[in-house]
Amino acid sequence: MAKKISIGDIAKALGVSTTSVSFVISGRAKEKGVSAKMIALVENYIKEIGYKPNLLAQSLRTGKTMTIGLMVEMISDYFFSKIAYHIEGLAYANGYKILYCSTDNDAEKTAALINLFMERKVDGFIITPPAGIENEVKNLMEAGVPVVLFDRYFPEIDTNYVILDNFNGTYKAIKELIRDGFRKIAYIGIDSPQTQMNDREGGYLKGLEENSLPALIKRIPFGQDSKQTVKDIVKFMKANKQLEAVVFATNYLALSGIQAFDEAGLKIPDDVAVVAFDDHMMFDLYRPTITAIAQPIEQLAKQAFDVLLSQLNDESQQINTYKVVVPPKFIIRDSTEAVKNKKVSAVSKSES
Amino acid sequence: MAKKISIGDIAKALGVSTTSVSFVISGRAKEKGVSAKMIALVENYIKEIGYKPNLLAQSLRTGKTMTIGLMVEMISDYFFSKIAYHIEGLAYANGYKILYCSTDNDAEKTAALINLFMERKVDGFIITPPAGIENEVKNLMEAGVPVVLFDRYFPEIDTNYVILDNFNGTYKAIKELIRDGFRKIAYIGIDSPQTQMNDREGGYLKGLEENSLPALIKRIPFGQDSKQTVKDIVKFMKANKQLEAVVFATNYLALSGIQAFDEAGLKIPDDVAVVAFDDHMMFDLYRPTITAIAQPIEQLAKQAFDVLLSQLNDESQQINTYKVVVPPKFIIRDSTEAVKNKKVSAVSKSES
DNA sequence: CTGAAAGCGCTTACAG
DNA sequence: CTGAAAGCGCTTACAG
Repeated sequence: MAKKISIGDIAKALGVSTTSVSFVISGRAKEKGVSAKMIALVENYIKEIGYKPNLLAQSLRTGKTMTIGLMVEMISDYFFSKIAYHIEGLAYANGYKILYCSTDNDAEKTAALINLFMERKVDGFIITPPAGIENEVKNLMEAGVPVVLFDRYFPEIDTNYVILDNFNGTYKAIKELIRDGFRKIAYIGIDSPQTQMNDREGGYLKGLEENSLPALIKRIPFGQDSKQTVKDIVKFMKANKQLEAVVFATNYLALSGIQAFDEAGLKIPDDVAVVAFDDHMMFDLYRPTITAIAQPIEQLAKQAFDVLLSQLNDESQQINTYKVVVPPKFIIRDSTEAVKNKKVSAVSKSES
Repeated sequence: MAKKISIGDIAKALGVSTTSVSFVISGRAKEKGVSAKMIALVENYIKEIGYKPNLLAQSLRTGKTMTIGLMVEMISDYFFSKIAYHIEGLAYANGYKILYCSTDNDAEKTAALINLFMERKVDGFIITPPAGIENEVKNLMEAGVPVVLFDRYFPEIDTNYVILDNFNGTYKAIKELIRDGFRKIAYIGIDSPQTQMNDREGGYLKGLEENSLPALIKRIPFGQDSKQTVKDIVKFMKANKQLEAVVFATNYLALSGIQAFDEAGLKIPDDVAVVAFDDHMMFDLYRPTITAIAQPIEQLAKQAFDVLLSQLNDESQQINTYKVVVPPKFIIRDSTEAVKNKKVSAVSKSES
């Protein structure tokens, strides 16, 4: 294994130049006009001794490392670990390796990691950016490094990004709930300035506004311990007994919500209907099953990678930015079903 | 950002040698006897222009990349994504980056990936090996590349490994079940030759044997679609109505089992008690909550990384292998509680 | 069609 | 205490 044979050794052994050897190794021998004899000679020898080029030396020379930096919010997260799995598959299939890290949604940490990855000379980045790294992203772009933002983006910067249509996700969910007869619909979100959270909240608000229904929003601090979140939600529900449905901004929030409802003695969906943003294996297993606004994970991963790849392969210096907004999938399950009739009648009374 | 300043440029600008510059950059200036004046001179200049060494060139020279190859079975898996998160934290804290990939438990794919990572000159490996890559692991070790096997290992090779004490995990769970009065205990496992599966099955068998109780094992093909697994389990339960408890070899198997029991109209734990190997968020949320033999994830990750690090730092050529077996944590929840008395009486009748 | 040589940016004997 | 120079293993003008 790896006897440290270099191109020079091969050239010497064969009595030819390193140039010729290099050309046949890179596969550009023909176009460079290397004779068929020499190609065969070198190819055979290489196969015989099992020569493997030193990628480090190659990279030092060419400036390309065939590595992409994948920065997710947290690799252990349900959504991001699945995204990572699909991006990994695409990357390897295209000859790229992945250097990964979790940002923990921490701007300072992320900035440091971007530098680290740059020092490693990654060829491009896929980043789920925390708030506060606008400048780093700008710098990357100015330096001509391909970057695609993922899951959320910075509206004020003209970047590539691949995101879910978060706004329409909640908006359509709300419309669906209203059609089903729900009127008192709360939204439990995350206290975060990020686009995906804003958009989800925005869709909720618009859906209610259009129907002249009152909105009620509870925001949970980002990164809060789930036990505390459960407590917060219990309190919130007790203070708002009129609620008929709750839309959660994330799957883990919904998971806490389910626990909270259990503790508060609220039955789903009889006492309160539930919709979660972002699907989760759990939602299919829990009884009742939980309705979700799902992110098409494979599609999102593929789009993100494809955009990055197109930039990686773009020889022209002109930088076109791609903005991809993928539609969500509304998966209706039991947590919003059933008691429609009861709700409708009860509501229409109090509403009229 | 990155104006391509080299050590040579600095040396020229300052009118000193590259040697001196290199020594102060590497922090070994003092021990090399560089004068304090020159150190200050160089350090200030470096800070001023924001020089960053080219890691690629460094690596080419030194042969070290400060990168470790992390090969998990599947990054999207609950257990492995959490392991990856912790290993990532430890790696970055120690100046290492992570190149990762999923093996999909495919020997051929894994062998190819090991080569890829070797070409990338990773400094060491953490691998959850699929069956069939014994030779690749052996080669790595012979080439002096630090490797630690994780989650499972090859008993016939003298390697570093960090695993859970799988045998005692099921063994003690069985003893606990028996103490609680359960007698007819089945095991639903994976049809796999891997050590972790063998050991789990072995612990189950020993636990029953010691108490002269009959064993009943059902093996599910590895990688089988979960819908099919649910079907298989339903069938198995219908064919074995006498069963009082089932131990599942993995968390995803237990998840399928829960669905199967639901479909088969079996109530947990009244009709059948459930123990899952490997904890899952789900087990705390599902009602009833599910008893689990938990892997201390953070501890496992830390052990694996520490063993690798010790090998990475080991200057001496002598290769000592570390074998770490971490004890599991038995988390008793509702799926094995409650009906003890009923069971005990019913059982003792039929048993005697 | 083929080869000698410079250079990517480092590190480190070796000489002074 | 400091510097000139070789070399890690490649790629690629440039000359013949």
